[in-house]
Amino acid sequence: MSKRKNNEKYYRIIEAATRVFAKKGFYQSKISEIARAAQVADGTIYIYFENKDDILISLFEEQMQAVLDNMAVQISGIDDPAKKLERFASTHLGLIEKNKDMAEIIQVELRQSGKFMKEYKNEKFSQYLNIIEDIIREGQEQGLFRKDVIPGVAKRAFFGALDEVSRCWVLSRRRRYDIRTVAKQISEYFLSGIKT
Amino acid sequence: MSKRKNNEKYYRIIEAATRVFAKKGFYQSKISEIARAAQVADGTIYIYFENKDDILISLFEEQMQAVLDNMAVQISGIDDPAKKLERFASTHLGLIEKNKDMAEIIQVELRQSGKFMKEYKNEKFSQYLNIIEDIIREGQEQGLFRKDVIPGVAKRAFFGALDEVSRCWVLSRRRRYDIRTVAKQISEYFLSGIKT
Amino acid sequence: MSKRKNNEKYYRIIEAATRVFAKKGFYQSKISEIARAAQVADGTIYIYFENKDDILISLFEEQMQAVLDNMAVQISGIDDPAKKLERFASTHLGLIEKNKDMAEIIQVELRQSGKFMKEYKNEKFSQYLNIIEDIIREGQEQGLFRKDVIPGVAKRAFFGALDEVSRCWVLSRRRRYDIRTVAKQISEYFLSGIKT
Amino acid sequence: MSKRKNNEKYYRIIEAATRVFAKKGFYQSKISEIARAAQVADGTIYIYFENKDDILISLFEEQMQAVLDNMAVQISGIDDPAKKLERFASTHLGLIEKNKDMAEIIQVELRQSGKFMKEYKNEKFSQYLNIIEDIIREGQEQGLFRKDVIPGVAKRAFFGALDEVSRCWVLSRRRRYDIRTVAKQISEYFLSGIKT
DNA sequence: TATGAATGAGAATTCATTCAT
DNA sequence: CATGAATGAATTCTCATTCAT
Repeated sequence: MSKRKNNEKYYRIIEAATRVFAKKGFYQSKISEIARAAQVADGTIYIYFENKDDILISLFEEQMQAVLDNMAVQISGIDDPAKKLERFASTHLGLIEKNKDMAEIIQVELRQSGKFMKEYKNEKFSQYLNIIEDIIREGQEQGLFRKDVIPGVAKRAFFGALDEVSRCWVLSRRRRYDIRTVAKQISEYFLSGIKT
Repeated sequence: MSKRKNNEKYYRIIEAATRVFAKKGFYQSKISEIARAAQVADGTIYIYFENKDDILISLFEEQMQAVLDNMAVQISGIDDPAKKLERFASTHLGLIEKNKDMAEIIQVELRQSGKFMKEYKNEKFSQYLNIIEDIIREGQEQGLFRKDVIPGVAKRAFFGALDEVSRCWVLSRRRRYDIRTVAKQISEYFLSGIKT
Repeated sequence: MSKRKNNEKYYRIIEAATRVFAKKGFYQSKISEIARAAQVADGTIYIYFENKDDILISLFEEQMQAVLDNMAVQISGIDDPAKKLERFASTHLGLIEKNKDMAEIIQVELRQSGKFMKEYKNEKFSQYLNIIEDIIREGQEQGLFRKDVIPGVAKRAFFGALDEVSRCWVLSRRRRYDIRTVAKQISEYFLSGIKT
Repeated sequence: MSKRKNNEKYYRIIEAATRVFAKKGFYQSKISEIARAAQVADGTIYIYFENKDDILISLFEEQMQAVLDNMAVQISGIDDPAKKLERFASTHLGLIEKNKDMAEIIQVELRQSGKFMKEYKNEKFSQYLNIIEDIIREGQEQGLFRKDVIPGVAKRAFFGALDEVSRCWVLSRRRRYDIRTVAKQISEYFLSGIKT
């Protein structure tokens, strides 16, 4: 594990797989396609990854950690929970804008991960959602957000809104709206709803 | 097409497939499993469906039409756009509560339908989302909702919130919250946000 | 056997099968296609025929008997073996001209009959070829044909020549030569070769 | 294509397929049988061939080219068109004697190739027949053969005679006549017929 | 007899994974 | 480490044949 990550090929494969999975979907993607995209031999992939599932999981863990780290930095300097939520939204959408393939995989492939990867518990993704939950609790403690809001439900509502809008945004050719405008609108709706 | 729908086996296969797809996912589901679940021979499936893809599409069209019809009925008697949205939310979540397998398929399998079914345009699903958009426009025309809300974005935010919450609700074993309560909360957040 | 032949449907199926086999070949032809062409149900075919092989065999026996009977009549009035051969050629080609589908089946499908029908001995076809052999022997006895001609080989050479020419003639769209002219030429070549 | 031909397995599969197709016929031959006969895994066949049709076509093209080349050599040194035809006959029959399986395939399977391989135009086989046509034209130009012989018909008559005789010869267990004797007889008959 | 829906054995083909080089 | 040819298990789909109506 530690050894393989020191190797440039590991990342080349991860990146190739991200492109291929995003374009064709996990099941439609063939190992040989990923190998070609990464400019390695089919067999080489099995030096760095256990199997096909492992590529998807690794790819996800790898990128999700970066996303988590980045989000922590983005939010750290802000005190106001409302502003934090707004920043979460714009960071999330900004991320998707930069990294469409990864967004596609998170939204589509990972949704069904439970179906084919029994043992894989999507820990990183939960952590990501929990950032929202923590902000809401913080707001409630500071008396800024309504106490009757259920943080566990609200975090999903907020994320779901962001996610669905971004999916549409990613898929559409012509971008009618700037992603920042959209982020602002969504957090505004949501905040008006939960503010005291 | 007309003949096959008069047939009991057509629906038996649809129902079996709904269960199997929901449990294992489209690609992990084998025709022979669906056949066994429907208590028919493998070959019988091909009397009623072109191929595996066709099962998924038929299943979806069949159920989505029922969902659309039902939603139209639910909303028809209501005048207030705000109340309409609330009713949309509770109807949607109620539907999912009753029809978890189908909900699972719509949320997970159909998301990636574009990947493997080039020609299939998810028309029914668009119609469903457009119900929300229409309500929002109606509210704007009546001066009840803010004019700066972009209906095309707001419909996705609203649906995404509902969808994500319901996914979580469907997947979790223990149901901490009543689905009606959840529906009410989500539409409340959202309505506060878009009301003038 | 005797019962089934009294039935009009038996012949309808034979005729339909002749058309279908000729067009698509035995293995590419589906029972359901033959049934449709004969305007009967799939199952009905199995009332009149044992199985798919049996259709081909029956079709062949049925038609070959007619061909044999006809050839006997054509030749009976002629005394000169040379004239008999000429008549054989023109009758054969004339038959093919009238009955292209059957010709196609005899030439193509029956050639490989040995491969899939172990037990079927192509008795009628042997009889047909033996007409030629008998004529040659007759000619040799009358001192008209060379004694060193091996009748068993010559019959095949003569039939092969006719058969190959007719195959080409059947398959080609534009008919450059009249089939009678061709028949005459072939029997001429052959006769010059074997005449004393 | 160039890579696959350098490979020993490509030819091992071709040879195995020749044996299996000749014995059972194309449709009765199963990929797994060919694989077993070639001592490779089923999947290996698909590394070297597109599909089952492609095996038959490749096998045919491969061998037919050798046959064409060989025939060209055999005939090249001869001036007299009559002697050329005789050499054609003996070479053809000699080839069949050495290569019974291939002969069987050419005679039986390729006949029906038009039925299942729409796009495959049997170019090599036409070239082979045209050798005969060219010899006949040459003979006519030299005034050796009758001008009223239609080369396009005569080539088929000659080839058909050879082909039918050789088919019988290949199929029969006990070989009553030497193939050279037979070749001589057939070309004699035919030559007497077309000589001026 | 006639029907045609149902059956299920059978076959071609794919592709993740291995392993000798 | 890297390779990519070889493997063969697994899966979809076909279609001759049956049999209840």
